[in-house]
Amino acid sequence: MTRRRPYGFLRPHSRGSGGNPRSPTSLLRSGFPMHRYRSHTCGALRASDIDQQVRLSGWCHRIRDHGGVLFIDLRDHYGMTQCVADPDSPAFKQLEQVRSEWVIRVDGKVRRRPGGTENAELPTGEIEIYVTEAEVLGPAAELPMPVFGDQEYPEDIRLRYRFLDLRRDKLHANIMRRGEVIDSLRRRMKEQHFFEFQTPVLTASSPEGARDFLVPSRLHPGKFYALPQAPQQFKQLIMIAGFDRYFQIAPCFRDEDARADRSPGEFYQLDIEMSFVTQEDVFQAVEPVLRGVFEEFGEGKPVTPTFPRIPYKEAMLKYGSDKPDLRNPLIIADVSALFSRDEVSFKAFKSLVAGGGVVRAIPAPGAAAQPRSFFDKLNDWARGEGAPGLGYIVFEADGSGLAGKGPIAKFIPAEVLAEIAAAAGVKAGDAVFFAAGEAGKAASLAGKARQRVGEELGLVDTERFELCWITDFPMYEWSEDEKKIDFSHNPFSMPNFPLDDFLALDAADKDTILAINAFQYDIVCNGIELSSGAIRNHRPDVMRKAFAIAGYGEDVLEAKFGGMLRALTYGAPPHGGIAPGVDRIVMLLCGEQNLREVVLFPMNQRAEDLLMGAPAEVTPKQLRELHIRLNLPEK
RNA sequence: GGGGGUGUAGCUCAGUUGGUUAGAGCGCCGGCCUGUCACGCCGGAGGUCGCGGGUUCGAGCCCCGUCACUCCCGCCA
Repeated sequence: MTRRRPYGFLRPHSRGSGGNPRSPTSLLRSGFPMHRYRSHTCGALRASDIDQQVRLSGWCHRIRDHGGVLFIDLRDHYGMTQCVADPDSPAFKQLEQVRSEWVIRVDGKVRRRPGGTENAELPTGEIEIYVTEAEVLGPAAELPMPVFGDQEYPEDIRLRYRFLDLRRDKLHANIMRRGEVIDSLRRRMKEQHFFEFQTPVLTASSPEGARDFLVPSRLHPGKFYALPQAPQQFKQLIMIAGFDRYFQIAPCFRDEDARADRSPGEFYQLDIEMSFVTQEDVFQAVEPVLRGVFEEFGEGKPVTPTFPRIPYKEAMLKYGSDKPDLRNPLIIADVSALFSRDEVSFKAFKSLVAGGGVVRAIPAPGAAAQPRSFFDKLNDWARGEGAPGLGYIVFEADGSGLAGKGPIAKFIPAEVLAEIAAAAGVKAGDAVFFAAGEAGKAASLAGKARQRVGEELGLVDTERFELCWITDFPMYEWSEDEKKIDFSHNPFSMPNFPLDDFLALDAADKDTILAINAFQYDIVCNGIELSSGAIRNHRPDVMRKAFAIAGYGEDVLEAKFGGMLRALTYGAPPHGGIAPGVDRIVMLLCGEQNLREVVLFPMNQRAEDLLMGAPAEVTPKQLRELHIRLNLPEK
């Protein structure tokens, strides 16, 4: 069994001891009286300090009482020092009463540990403090969860006692790393002459996008502020105001349901905007910043040297997702045409293709060696995803050619089998799964199957960061709900289309409109969407047209985005930007699966803060002042 | 709003086909212990088996409902 490496969070701070201004090692000043609480931190003392009279304060991490000799591992932010007392010490009786997580102050002399009892795991492991005086600064009640060790605890207890959880090694280290990542992001942005701005937190509700958090106005009965979903309009206004290069570690608020990689309520973005730029300029500015932090904090894991640029359509075809995990080597192939051949008699796919559907092939290298249950399990999974199933063919060597096995292979002649294998890039000993249906659904199912097959077959190298750009997102999409053309992303994005032609478009020209791309792009890392950005639409005439195409009249535009539109009419520079998600970057760099592991005081999945007790009822007086009467749902 | 998973001591978990008094490890309390660092040894306290209802001679276990946590779908310009 490998022993846990203790107190990893101390390491960055014990580097170059004394040189790091955030890591005070000695608070002892010759000629001055002893400090009230400590002369050194718990990570400071070394063999060179032997025989010094010192004072330490900290938490009792582990206590080992041998009756005649008592050890206390005293812990603070900087490290841990073994304190020892025996019956000869005047502090012995008092220290015997001390319990886990009590905060105490000890005085004593630094001494070398007896030969053979040094602890190589601790930077302070050569020495110990022989305690001659002690003071209890903060006793602790019995703990709902211990601080030492790395046992897992239920989420609600961890959140209710977040201050204890934050004392623990892993979380403490994650939060420190988060701060260091943010420092690094700031430094990298400033080196590129970006300037940090603050934008309002109380602002106006934005009609599109996510649900807003609302704040009632006392001075204006019946009116509400909204917390910004992102400083989108403000950063554009900053460009229009002539400031040229903006960034901000910006809090964003969206009242939407949580996911493991999506905090409920609030999160942070590295919000960026630049003037007089093309899409290429944004890429050149942002890519080195992200690559830089991944290299700096990625603990040596390889980072994509140049982010590949994958058009949205290609990503949907080859990876079945607009956030592909490129650590997975599998590439999806379109085999629709092969199934419409006369000699193929597999009716289920044939009729699908005839009806405008598609068939996508997911390669499964080496899967022929898998037991039948491997295929059944994937089939069951696909049914769980709402698909009719996941057809497959297993390829085996047959003389110089290939033979197909599996439920659907007999409907497909050998020469078509060979073409399927070639399209999917598989050989004897491999298999191919099929996702079939309407193009969008088949692509999405194929994407999920690609991910599953890759994981099941152990093809995903988790020890690397694979980043890419996804470009050329469609400007519009067909809304099946409303039976109309609607924006598919940010309505402020510039269409990638000759502007004169765009202005001349007829709203009825559906096919042309749906084929228009926007200057809209994402950054994806290991299958997680890290950023979204765009070149903005800075032309009021193009903006009016863009909204008109989506069925929004001038009155709507004026009412919802009047300020923005007005700003564009008084000399707006071409501009664009992007907004990488800080929490997700830190999550990836800490190797965590959940955002709560990298946020100091997160809310639970139901958007409650169990420590502070939010949300909470307010007093009738507060409601009266806000002109609010509750209309609660019936139980 | 919907679907899946989980719920047994402070914590992590076991609990056989429905059958006597529900167990273990850690933690806590007491005792012993002079070189530990996940100290060790002995003893002890601690349980509304999430909650409510049902089936049964008998329910931690089966059924229905409900609550909590979590993951996912919807949602997330």
